[in-house]
Amino acid sequence: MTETKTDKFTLINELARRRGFFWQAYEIYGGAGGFVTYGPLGAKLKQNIERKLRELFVNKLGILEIESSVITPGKVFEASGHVGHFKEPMVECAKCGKRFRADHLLEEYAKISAAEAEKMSLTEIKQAIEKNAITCPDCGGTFNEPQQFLTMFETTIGPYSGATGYGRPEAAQGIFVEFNRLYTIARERLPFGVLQIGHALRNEISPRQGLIRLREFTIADLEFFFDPETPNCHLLKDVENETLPILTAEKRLKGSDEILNITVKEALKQKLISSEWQAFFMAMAKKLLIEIGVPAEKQRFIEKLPWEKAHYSTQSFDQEVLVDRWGWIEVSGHAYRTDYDLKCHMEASGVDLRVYKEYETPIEEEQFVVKPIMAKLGPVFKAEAAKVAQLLASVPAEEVAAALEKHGYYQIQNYKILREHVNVSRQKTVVRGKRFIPHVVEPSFGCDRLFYVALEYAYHTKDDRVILSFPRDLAPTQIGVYPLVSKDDIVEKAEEVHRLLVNEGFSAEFDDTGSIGRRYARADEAGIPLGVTIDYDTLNDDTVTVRDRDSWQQVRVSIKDLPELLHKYFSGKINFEELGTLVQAK
RNA sequence: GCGGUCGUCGUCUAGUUGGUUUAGGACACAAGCCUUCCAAGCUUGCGAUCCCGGGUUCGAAUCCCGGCGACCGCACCA
Repeated sequence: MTETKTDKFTLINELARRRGFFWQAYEIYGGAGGFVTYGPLGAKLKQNIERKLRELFVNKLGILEIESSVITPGKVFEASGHVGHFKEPMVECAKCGKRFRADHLLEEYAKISAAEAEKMSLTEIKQAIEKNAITCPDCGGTFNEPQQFLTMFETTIGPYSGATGYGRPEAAQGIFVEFNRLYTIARERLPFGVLQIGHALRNEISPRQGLIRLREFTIADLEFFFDPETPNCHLLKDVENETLPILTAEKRLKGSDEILNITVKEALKQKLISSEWQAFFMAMAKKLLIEIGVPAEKQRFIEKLPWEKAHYSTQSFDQEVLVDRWGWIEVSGHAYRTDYDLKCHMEASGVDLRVYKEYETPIEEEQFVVKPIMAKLGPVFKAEAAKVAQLLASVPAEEVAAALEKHGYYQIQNYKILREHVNVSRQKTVVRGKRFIPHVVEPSFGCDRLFYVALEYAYHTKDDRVILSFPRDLAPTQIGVYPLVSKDDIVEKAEEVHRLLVNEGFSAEFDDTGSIGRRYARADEAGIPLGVTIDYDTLNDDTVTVRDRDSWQQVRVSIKDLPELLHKYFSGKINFEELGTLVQAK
């Protein structure tokens, strides 16, 4: 019991409930696993974290932010491969009711490899189970029909349509499906990036670990599009000397967990990271976490093993942070998605999602041109002649020309095209450019996890008092305003100062209850960086004391200088000591 | 989903071999007094049908069953 008491996860959950950062949702109905409610302080903190993401990516890097819907037509996730990959085949024992992963059973008892089992349909699974006479490992009973457990939330769009919709398990697809419009808005230039911060849903089999694994959570997906032929990151020089703590897949396969502290430049040179942009965003992610309060040595990037990677990724790193209860937990994922997603949507929708690139110098090409002679095709194919002509146009002319040359005919579907049916000529054309599908690197942050690590790393105790030492731009409340004692003119003056600060745009709270020490303690626990105290001297010379949450030091400053100094303080331009003259403790 | 442990005021908890328990305390919170800088003190107040439902019993927070939820382990985490 005492051991769990000292556990930070327990302490933070307790504090979070008490002070209103977050708690389990639907408590009055017994609670629902995997859903949380962020309280007043938590909602503010979460907004501040999301604001930091926007500052870093949208304001500084010019990345476009969009907001798309959570409910997504089934077709989208069928095309993206999620419907196929986001489920697990399960079988249930008819006798004892135990459930098993069907692919695991096949692997163990029928020696069918995981890769093979993955591809099998439910009927194939059923046949394989029967053929190999697999029975329940626990009681020997036979299995019911295999079923898929889909970890996406499924719904019906509209009352009668029967059209399947899914709650998005990631925000990325909302970006890919809008690619054409976004590319136009980005003035048809690569590279460019699109960010989306929003809710995502995953029907986890067993959500655990509080904020770490939720069924409804906030994800920040950034899709960065670039030309694979010019994959260089023009911003690399800003970060190339930053160190990244990397645990490579190669090391992991050898059973090592040795972290390689390597500069961005060197990691690229040694080809540990396959894309410059990916390396760039990993460096940005490290910086973000430092700004959230997680020191560099408590972070690492772990490369995913081939079978751990998502279906769309060629190389993936998880950014992990060390936490008290569970060790390393993932806070962001960095995947090189190549052209996978756009290609899938292009094939499924039939809409061209390629971009056009002009060559520096146009290329002159001699091309075969195959032109159907309708006067010949008509009599042969009758009503289907037009269709045949269309089919011909859809295949490469070189292929047709070569086949006619070699065999004297060209077979397309059921139609046999003879030499006399077409005119084959060589034409000189000037090719000014080409169409291609951009490649994508994706940094993806779990905002609830960022929130949790921000809380855990802010959590400190001093003289048995809890202090949440948030970075000053993350604190839910910026300033507490306190009359030293509850005497009328002091309270009145304090209210005046409070109004002044609120009108200046600060989030400031007023508190005149209990002793001053109690109010300071309460403010420390809510992570309020500064306390402004109005005392008897204030009534004489219009100065107040400002108290620092972390050092408990105080400076004295004139009220008229306060707004400007505080603005400088919260934008990080000056430190606490520069706010005024230090007051010696009595 | 499985196995283990558990579920009492806002928070932490006492009580759990069934019976003076109208469920006790601490902290927090509110009002008042006091108070010239770090959870001081005093007074008063607010606050739990003991997670929900059913059962056993003269009697259930306490025993039994089911559900929900939490934590740990397994599995899962694309």
